[in-house]
Parts: sequence; structure tokens; C-alpha cells
Amino acid sequence: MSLQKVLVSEDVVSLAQILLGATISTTIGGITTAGIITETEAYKAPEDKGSHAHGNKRTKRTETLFAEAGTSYVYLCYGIHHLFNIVTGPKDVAHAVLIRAIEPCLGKDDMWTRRSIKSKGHSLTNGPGKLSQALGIKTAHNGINLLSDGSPIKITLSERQLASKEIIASPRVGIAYAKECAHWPWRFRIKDNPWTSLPHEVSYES
DNA sequence: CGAATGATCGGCT
DNA sequence: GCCGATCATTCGA
Repeated sequence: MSLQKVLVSEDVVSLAQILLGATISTTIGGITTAGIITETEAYKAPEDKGSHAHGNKRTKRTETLFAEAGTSYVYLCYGIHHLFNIVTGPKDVAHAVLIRAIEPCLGKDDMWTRRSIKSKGHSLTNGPGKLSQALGIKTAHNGINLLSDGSPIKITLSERQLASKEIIASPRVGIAYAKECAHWPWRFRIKDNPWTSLPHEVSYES
């Protein structure tokens, strides 16, 4: 099963779960770093108001979201953070999966150098802005084809899909304006993995 | 500890 | 002008 065929699915919510456990590697500035994807979030335009392309709004920025599956969508947030998404679905369907956290597995020292912060531990890559900086992803990488040979960023699916009980779904945040869409449990992460951005267990004890 | 705040850019209204 | 799919630091108790 090729990555291309997986990503072209219109079921972006399932895709977000399939991508958990996949490997992302980058070779940027002569440095190669890689990590396992531990947390993702699905954005399903046009009905998803949390997506930039909700209502199929096409602008210069969102144009990338309408590209073919396997295209990268790098978006600058708060003027500082580069958020890395994988465009999925057929062409002209603006689905995307936001990578929210990874577990570093190659070039960890280089990641710390890129991050250049004092704190340590899991704060290396347990957030969307953090992992992009650690991997060296910038807006210059917007719109590139992740499936091509020469791509500086590559995705490799894990050999075995995670069992559903190893995946935790939770509501998305930061999109309060999206009203009804805000509570859709489209954020997924690997259970018991410390390299995720949320508290490990959000079990609501009644 | 938790809460508040500054950083800083591009696209939208 | 303003706001955002954020983060690191500072401030206060």
C-alpha cells in the first residue's frame, strides 16, 4: 500500500489515526532529523469551520490545501510558529492533517540546537510549533510534494497500524470561534506516549 | 506552582 | 488594523 494511495482517501478523520506512528524525516540545511508522529489533528473543509479553507474559501494562503494528497501545507501562526500539515484527499478537496507532536528518534542533538531553549525533556517536540522548529520546517516548505524523491521532508507509514485502543481521541482547541465544530473529537494521539502535548489521560471521572 | 504576557507575520475584513 | 491551528518567559502568591 503506497502512501499516495492512503492519503488520497476522503476519510481524513481515519487518516489522522493512520498517520499516528508514521515516521517523518527531514533533511534541511545538511542535517537529517526524524521522529515518530504521536499526535495529529484532522481538518476537514469545507464543513469544518476550524479549517482555513472552510466553506471552500480559496485564497492565496489556502490554495495549497486544495492541492493533491501528499502536498505539505506549512502555515505561519502567530508570526512565529510554523505549523506542518499534510494535505490529503483528492485534488480540490481541502482536507489536511495537522501534525501536533512527534517522538524524536534521529538527530535529537540537532533538534535541541535548532530549538535553542533552556527547558528540556519532552518540550523538544511535543507541540506543533515545536516539532516544526526542531525539524527545521519553515514556510519555504509550503506546497512541496512529500512523495517525490527529492523532497526534503518525507513520511513513512508504520508497518502496522495501531490498535484502536492505543489511540485516544479528544476535542480540538484554539478554534472556539468554530462553535459547533469545536468539540468534534478529531485530535488523536498515541496512548501513554509522553511525547504528546496534552495531559496523558483526560478521563472524565464522573 | 498557575496565570499573564510578549513575540511577530501574513492574510483577511 | 486585527486576529490566529503557539510557545517561552515572567510575574505573583
